[in-house]
Amino acid sequence: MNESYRPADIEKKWQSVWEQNESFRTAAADDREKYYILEMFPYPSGKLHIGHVRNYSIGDVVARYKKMCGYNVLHPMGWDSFGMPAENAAIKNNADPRQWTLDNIDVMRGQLKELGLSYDWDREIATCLPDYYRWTQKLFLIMYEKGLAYKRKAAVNWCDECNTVLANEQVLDGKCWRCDSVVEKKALEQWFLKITDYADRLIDDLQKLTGWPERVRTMQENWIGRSVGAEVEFYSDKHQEAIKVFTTRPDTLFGVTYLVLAAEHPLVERLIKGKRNVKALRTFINDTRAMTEMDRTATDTEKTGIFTGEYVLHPLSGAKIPVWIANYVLADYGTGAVMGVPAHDARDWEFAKKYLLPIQQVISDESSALAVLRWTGAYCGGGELINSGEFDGIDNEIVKENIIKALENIGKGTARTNYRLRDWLISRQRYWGAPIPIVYCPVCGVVPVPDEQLPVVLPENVQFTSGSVSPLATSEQFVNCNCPKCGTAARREIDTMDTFICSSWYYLRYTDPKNTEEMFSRAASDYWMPVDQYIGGIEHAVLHLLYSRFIVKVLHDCGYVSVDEPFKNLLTQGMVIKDGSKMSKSKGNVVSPDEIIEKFGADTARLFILFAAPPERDLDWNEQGVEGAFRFISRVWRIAAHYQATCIAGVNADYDLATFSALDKDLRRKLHVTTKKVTEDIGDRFNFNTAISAVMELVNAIYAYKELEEQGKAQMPPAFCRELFSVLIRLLAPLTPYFAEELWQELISSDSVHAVNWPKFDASALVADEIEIAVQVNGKLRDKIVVATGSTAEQQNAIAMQLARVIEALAGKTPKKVINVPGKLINIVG
RNA sequence: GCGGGAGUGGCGGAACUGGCAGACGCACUAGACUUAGGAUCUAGCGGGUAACCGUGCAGGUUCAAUUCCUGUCUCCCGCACCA
Repeated sequence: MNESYRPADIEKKWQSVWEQNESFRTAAADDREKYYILEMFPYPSGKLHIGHVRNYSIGDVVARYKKMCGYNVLHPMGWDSFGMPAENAAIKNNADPRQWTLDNIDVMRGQLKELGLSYDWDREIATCLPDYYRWTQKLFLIMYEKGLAYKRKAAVNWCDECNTVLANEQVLDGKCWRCDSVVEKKALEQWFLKITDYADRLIDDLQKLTGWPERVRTMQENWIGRSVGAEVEFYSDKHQEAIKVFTTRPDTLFGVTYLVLAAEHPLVERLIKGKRNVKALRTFINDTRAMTEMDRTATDTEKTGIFTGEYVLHPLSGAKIPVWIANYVLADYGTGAVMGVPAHDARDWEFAKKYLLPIQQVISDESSALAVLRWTGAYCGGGELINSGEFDGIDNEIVKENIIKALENIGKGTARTNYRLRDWLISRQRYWGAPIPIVYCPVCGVVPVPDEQLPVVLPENVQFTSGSVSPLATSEQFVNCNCPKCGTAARREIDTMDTFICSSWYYLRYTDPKNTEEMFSRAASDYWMPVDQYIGGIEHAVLHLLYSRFIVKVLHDCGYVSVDEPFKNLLTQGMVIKDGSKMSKSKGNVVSPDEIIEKFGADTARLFILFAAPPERDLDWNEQGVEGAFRFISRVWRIAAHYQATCIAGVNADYDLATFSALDKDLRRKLHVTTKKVTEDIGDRFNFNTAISAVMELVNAIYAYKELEEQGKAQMPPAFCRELFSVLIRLLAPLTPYFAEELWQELISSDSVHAVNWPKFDASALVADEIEIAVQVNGKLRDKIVVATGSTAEQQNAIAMQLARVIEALAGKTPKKVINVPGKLINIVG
């Protein structure tokens, strides 16, 4: 073998060998335990980003490790290939979005192959191809038939830059998730998916996901935002219609001193009609509506309001309650109206103080009855009720139910749960997406496209105008069709689906990617699902991961899959940082994977990424660290080359431990200790950084042994040499696959290292003849002793007591007690 | 404001169930080899002359605390006038 490590030749060679041998083709279902490992598939933007490299390197280590451990592994890859960039390229450079996308896929597939990732390319999918989106359309129809897809006019998020509407989840800080421009509200008729029907299950089942990071579960819980409370109706003497409010604090009902409506509340127009100050009212309403969403919902925006001149009656006490309109009430949460309880709500307190509204305390804070006059803010804690008629004296938590019951008895209220989660707006006024399979017939109305007419194929002859209407509208051949029911001339839906629908079920398609009859077979999905380990970025915590959970629950309810959660374990890998900030084109700190591979090889790139930080933490990219990884691989190469002959001499040989010197035994123990450590770090903890450091220690130990050999103090037994390298190479196989394969061929066997078993460690080989024990006096380290492994605590303690440093530290005192932690330390307490 | 996570050498990080703090690597220093070294191998490398002191800070529990408890500060992330 070569004197020095030259990755370029090695990596190209094995890449083509693996490809020819179809080394990573998924096996059919067999009696091995299955393991489905998945990394979030990329959008084919054109080039692999270093963040992708990190994501896929982590997944590949696990996939290769599990395969060596004897699992039947599914490790697929594909393309989330519908989306705006392709369309923007079309508008800008007159490119064909389809060709642009497919070209990018070709480039990126090549890059993934260069990285040596063990994907089953036979299962590759691309969401933009008809044989995939046909089934995305089917998914839509399943939802439609179940009543979970509906069209309605609503105030929706509109991104003027992207010329399309957005789901709530795609608006971050009032800005578009993709282009960062400010999102406006527009009243449009759009398709929605009823994810709110699943709100409770999506929250409750989070408890099952014990293999998910706490962080992600909490984020989803917050996003769904369940609040339990009551809806209360306030009637006036004049009108029959009540004003409904939602509250989580029905216990404070007797503390209501006013009611507030959002400026958009449907009753507002009627309430202000004919009022003396109608001009002022209308000005206020218009001004409030004109405020941007951002300004209105900022916590520090000053609360403003105006009295309508109208009153309602308290449902239980009958008191006259003034009705106000204010800027701090959200129109689209709850009922768009709230009850004002200034004594026990910070916002109401602020509002009441400003407009001199009465403050009525109804929950005792255990101070005197008049103390409320001296309060500087609302009391939001618990306590017994006061000033609440028959409910006085009852604990506020307990009384909630009593008050709801009292309201129910007189028909003026009911228990109610509200969610922050909104239905998923899925229409997009864009071209490069899956067409919504719906036809509008003048006779039959809304008609779903029948299964046998799927896919509804994207037209190619469209105009990429930058208007607010979908480009599909410009294709007459597409738009004009006949009603599938009655044959009358009809028009197709022109919007496409949010690409997050495409990506919400792709992991199911991988289980049966070539099925032309159904989305996937029940047998295939039952065998492979759930995904055992999912790996991806935290940015999808409430987007893709929530949508996917929703879709699986729907498919479960409709009998398509057995599981009701898609991803058993989730690993959210950290970002790649350079010079203190996330790598991005705008910052100019992007490192191209191609350059790294060209300079050092894929194995070095992978090793550095895995070594520099634990997977969940952000990773600081630094060139010197990359060189360090390269240096380590080269170091292994040289020591392997040095021992190649000895190793080969050890074929078919056996060794007798009795003939081993203490140095031989030490090295053998190190080998087994390392095997144990690497097995646990990769298999149980996903701590690749410590797995690698353990291998580095082993390699250092081999170098130290070699040094002793050169001094004539040791001689490597050939059979052991073979065991040593056979194990070392296998430990490296998941981490640096090309390098390990090359060394395996040179030193061990012509079979692939990736098809052999993961090494096992021998528990008896872990035990040393002698162990070192730390000796403390009063918890402070004073000395260390080396004792025989089998020695008793008494023997060890006796030795420790004789140590000069111990005697000195004790200064003549008799120890009160001696604590002996087996095999670790002795603490002498004086 | 609410929720989640994190603070350890010059740097990335390790210490998994309370048991020798700083593994492993980077950077740095010295030596060897060498015409040469930005290659390689070897050794050193938290602070302090030392006793000792050191895991954000202040307490506590314990024979023993990076680890457990109480309080507190800082940073990152998510949600945020959600009634």
